[in-house]
Amino acid sequence: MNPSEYLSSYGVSRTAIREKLLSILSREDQALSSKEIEEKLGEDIDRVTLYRSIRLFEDKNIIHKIVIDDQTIKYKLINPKKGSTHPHFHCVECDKVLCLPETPLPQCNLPEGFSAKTQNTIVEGTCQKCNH
Amino acid sequence: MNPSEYLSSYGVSRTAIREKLLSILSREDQALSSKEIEEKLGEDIDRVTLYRSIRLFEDKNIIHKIVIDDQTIKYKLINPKKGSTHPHFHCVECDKVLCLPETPLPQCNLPEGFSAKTQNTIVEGTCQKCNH
DNA sequence: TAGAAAATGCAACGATGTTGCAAAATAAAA
DNA sequence: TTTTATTTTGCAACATCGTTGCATTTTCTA
Repeated sequence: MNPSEYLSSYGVSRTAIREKLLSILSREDQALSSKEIEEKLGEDIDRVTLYRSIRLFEDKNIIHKIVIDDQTIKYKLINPKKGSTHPHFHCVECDKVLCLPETPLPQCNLPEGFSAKTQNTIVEGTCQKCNH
Repeated sequence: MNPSEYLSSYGVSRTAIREKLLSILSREDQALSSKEIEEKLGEDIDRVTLYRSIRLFEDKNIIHKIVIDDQTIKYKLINPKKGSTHPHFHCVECDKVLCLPETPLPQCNLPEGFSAKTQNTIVEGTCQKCNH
């Protein structure tokens, strides 16, 4: 499916910036920060518009936000077949953030009276490449 | 153990602000944001000093930082007997953040070549009180 | 293709946290 | 205890990240 069709299938109108953003994200297997996206977009892009586009993509479930810590927030295109309810891996060496879609979310036992809706799991460690 | 002894046992010198901070945190079973701490400290405290004290406590392993999302970062006194390697619970109704020290951290299966050092798990849901 | 609706880009703002530095408080030594 | 050295504090200024208001431009719809 081409970018325009992809966007309209999510109810998002086609604009130059949104197609560029989609294109950048779809080329990556790793999650990107807004700063990294900004750098890939180059000079000719307004920061405000980028933030608005990212938020729109989030709201429309085109991407999901992965919060590693207060300094590290990354975005990843959602694979419609796999969703976004899986753990994420953060390499402390190269700072890559990857989805672990094949790993089921481990279950936690909650105290009496508590109920869980979603769960967020970040595994911190070193990736294949950084382990040589 | 009194506050002064507690601080010096962690190699932190005793000052008025640090004792107040320790006192506030030790009264809470829930984790507090820097804003919430600021409010409890009252008028007579400099923001900069508070941030520096929080960072110092983190560095000395007196407290740990729990990152829920980019807007919600909370701090909790570390119970030396229980450490800080357990899941956390975030109530989406009342916004409380609690430790789940009795719940072991669930294990994730990583792809070949990856190795895990630590893991961060936040369970999002509703707490006992908010479930009536 | 014309008009309505939505998106963009700019300037200004806001929240959160940091740095440099002089004054004050604490700890160590005499 | 008093003196001296080291830390900590509080202020002003700054940095980063993200948001809002609004006029202009672009996209969508009929």
